[in-house]
Amino acid sequence: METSADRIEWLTVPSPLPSGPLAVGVTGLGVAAVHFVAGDVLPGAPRCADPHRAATVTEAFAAYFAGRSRSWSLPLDWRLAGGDGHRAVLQTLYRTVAYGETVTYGRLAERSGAFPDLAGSPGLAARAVGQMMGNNPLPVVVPCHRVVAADGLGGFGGGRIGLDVKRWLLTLEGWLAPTLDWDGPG
DNA sequence: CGGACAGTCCACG
DNA sequence: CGTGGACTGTCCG
Repeated sequence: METSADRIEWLTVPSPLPSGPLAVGVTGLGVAAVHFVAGDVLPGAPRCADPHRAATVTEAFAAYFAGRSRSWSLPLDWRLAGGDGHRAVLQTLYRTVAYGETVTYGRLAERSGAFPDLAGSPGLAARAVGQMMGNNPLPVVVPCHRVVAADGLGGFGGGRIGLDVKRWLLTLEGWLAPTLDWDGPG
């Protein structure tokens, strides 16, 4: 019996991130959601009962976190990605910003074409892009951590721990130099 | 409907 | 150079 397309089932995925294990939500179409704090998912939420699907997802994340994989082969379910503009920005990010590269909020806004009326003022659309990144239902897979401010790292959801996660991911990908407490792959 | 935001640029000192 | 202000779209109460 296949999982119905609309139903989300959750599994917990081990991660070396400072935030701990991830919760990943899957539907019949693919991966639909990622939560940094596994405990944020409702205790009563349905668990993924398909061992093959769970193993596929778990292995994809394990390979990425170990530095063995630099791209994702998982099918994605974009339906939680808000409206058209929101989805356009996220898909542009997913498609055009490769492992170990970064883009600024303003440049991503421009490249996505989601703000045609603001072509002349890159600073304005950048804030909207930041808002969209904060509402990214698929963090890590859709690499919102590769979006940085024009003059520095920029922010991240989840407060202090969130910024630590962003730094961890950018260190994994070689964009930041490892710090003394770095515990990821060499 | 009102407020809060994961930014950017420009005009000042 | 450091600071301060105006401004976006989107979500949530």
